[in-house]
Amino acid sequence: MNTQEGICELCINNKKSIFYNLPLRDKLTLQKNHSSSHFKKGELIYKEGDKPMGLLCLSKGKVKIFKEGVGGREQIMRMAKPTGFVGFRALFAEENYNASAVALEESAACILDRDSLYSVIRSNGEFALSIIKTFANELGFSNVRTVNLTQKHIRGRLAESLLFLKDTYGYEEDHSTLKVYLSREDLANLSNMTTSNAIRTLSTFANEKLIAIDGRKIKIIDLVKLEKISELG
Amino acid sequence: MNTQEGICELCINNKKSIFYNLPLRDKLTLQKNHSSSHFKKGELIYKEGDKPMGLLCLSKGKVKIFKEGVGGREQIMRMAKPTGFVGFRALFAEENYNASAVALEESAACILDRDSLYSVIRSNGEFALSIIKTFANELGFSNVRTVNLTQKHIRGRLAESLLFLKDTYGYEEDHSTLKVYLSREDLANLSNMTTSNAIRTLSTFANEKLIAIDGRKIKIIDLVKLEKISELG
DNA sequence: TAAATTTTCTGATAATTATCAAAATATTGA
DNA sequence: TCAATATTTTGATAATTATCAGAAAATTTA
Repeated sequence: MNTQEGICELCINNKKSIFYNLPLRDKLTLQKNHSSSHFKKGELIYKEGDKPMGLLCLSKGKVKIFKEGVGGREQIMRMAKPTGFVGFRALFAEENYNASAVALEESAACILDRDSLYSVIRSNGEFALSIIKTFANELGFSNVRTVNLTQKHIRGRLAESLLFLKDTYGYEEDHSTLKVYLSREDLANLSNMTTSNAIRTLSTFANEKLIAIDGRKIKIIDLVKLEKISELG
Repeated sequence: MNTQEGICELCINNKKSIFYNLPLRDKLTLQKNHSSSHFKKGELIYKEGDKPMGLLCLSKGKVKIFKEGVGGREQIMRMAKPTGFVGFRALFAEENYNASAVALEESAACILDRDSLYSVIRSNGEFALSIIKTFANELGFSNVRTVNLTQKHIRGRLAESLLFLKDTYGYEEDHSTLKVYLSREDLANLSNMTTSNAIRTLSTFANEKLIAIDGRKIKIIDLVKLEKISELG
């Protein structure tokens, strides 16, 4: 991890950022008390049990957040993109991390100081409510995910993951290739299945002309059918 | 649902309540703007798609919160006890409910008015932080649960559910009988398995002298072994 | 109380998913 | 570039879990 001082314009002043509507005074407080970190592809950002040092706000790259389950099997809980938070749950729960985070590609994050963040929340009710709302949305996502992962069959789970990746990272310039390149193993860990089954199901989808595969490049061909498969489970 | 005006001492002044440390002024605001509801055993408190009318705080009874998944199959997401919240996620996300709530026994709740609650949060940073912390804990619970439900095998999932029920509702006076009486179907829906499998696994546990069953009464006999089964998955 | 209904239980079978091994490809590093 | 390593693929088999039907028991209702 390469830490350096520097501004973090993107995280704090981005239109989609939760900080966007903060009064200048609060923005300055946060900006004065932040640092930046850079992560190489595959680099561990934090691991289960580590203590949160601040709020990580991803300014560049893609990150997977996962838990180790039975027998060290990995379950990807969520994936972050700029300018989303990473590791915010543990920070606000005042606990150590209960999941690990790894950069899926060259990534950067700005780290907001915990105490400054808390002081802004304490003094700014509207901002506090927006943090609460972020949590409420995240919890809703988690609940939906739990049901999907437990009740859908393999095809449904994989279709759902592909749609999730599309919604999260979008398409390349061709408007059909997913703008994220996961290993088959990561795709399996995202979809709660073994790597073998992810590979098999992926090629079934390709045979059915729902997608086209070129290595880790996945092209969505029949979005409607994928959505149907995801819905029906 | 039988709605009536009345105090809700328990919810607001209970030592374990999130409201306990509020200044009197804020407590009064909340108390002036609340109503009470009573629910019979099996009664629907709200269902997926309903609009939240306020924050339900359970003052008596037990409530299951569940989502309907593929083919109407029910997955119990969490269970509430006094003086916990019911339906707070949707309220703060400003969405309709994405789960349903049913009283498992004679229950009562006080309903705090949304706007009063928001005004207290807005004006009281410390309270806002405690709401944030509640959400962070809940999200942690949800994440752990996702991994458990997806990765553990049937025995592990059932053992885990029994331990969860013990932690949530505790024991009867004999210090070993779970203080909650679920149908086999509810137990299955809590553990992500079919009713048949819940019954079978439950009687296997009884044969192994881990528990003793008397109708819906479940007595924990070997807590340590149950914990081991739950851990190993 | 008796009938009706719901819940619990058991067994047989089918469907789904995981495991494991080995080969084929792709990627990385010296 | 080539060897070493890691990833992807495939097939066969085993393990796990669901489905379904029917009987037994418990509970509710008339």
